[in-house]
Amino acid sequence: MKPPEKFSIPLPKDFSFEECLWFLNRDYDDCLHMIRNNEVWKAFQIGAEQVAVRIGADRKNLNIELISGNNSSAVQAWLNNTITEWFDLERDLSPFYRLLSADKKLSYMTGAFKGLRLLGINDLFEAICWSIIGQQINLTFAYKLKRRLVEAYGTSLSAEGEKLHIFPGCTVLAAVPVEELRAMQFSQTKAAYLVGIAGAFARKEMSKEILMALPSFEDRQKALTAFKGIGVWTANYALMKSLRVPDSIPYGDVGLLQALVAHNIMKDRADLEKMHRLFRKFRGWESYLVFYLWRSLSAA
DNA sequence: AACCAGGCTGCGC
DNA sequence: GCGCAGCATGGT
Repeated sequence: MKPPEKFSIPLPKDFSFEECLWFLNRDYDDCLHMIRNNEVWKAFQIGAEQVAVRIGADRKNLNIELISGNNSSAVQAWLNNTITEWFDLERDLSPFYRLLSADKKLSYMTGAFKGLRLLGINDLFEAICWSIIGQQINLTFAYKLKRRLVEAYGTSLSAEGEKLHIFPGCTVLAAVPVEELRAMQFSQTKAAYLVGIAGAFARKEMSKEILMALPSFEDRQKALTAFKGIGVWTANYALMKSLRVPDSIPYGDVGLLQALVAHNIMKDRADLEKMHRLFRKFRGWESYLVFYLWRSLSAA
């Protein structure tokens, strides 16, 4: 017997669906989800299956409706876990808000961005690809490149007249000739990085499981930076978005530096000691601090 | 039209 | 280990 097409996930305190939706729908054109009628629409790959959901919220719950794919209790369990992780629902933000409140220049965030969760990229391969795509180019262009990659090599399914894309698998990307990516305006080096790392995932030399089995943050970072194309910024970004490491700082990030200068925390982008001093006050919440600082870069 | 963008590699010291 | 040039390509 099939479970109903809808189910709910109870919300924790300090959660704002509106803030999360704002992030997912900010100024860029992300091809991997869609916002409509105050709901997020997204397709997922579950093993060999594909499903699509519509996620809305009321005061107490996230409400998930399956709009494509076969329903089963296993699929629902998978979706429950995945969406809980995606929205970071199991984290208690109150310690973070206490730290913010204690900081004169940042305390406004506890009100302005209240309930914003660190939206993740659950799939490690996708997170790494995305951070490589985003290296040293503006985000508008980065989202364009991602769209070209996804439309060329990913899959998609239709639900209620909408086409929902799924990021290409590592096996597919591993077989893509670098020249094809060049033609899509990926740089030579970036194209080679992507195909190279896809190969490592396809051969199971790298995976989320492998990374999580490593004992320390440093070990995980090293395992990632061993690949051509993954430096500290990329590794830490992926660890923050995919493994949800709470104290991962994407050092060198221009957005982060911009935000710190804008808040008068650094006098200029070279004033790194001030940055380190700030992060020292946010031990255990560095990733969230970075995410909120990024949030501050965009107007309401 | 110059300067910038959610960096990385390889080299010289 | 640290600093720095060179890179590659569109956006503003």
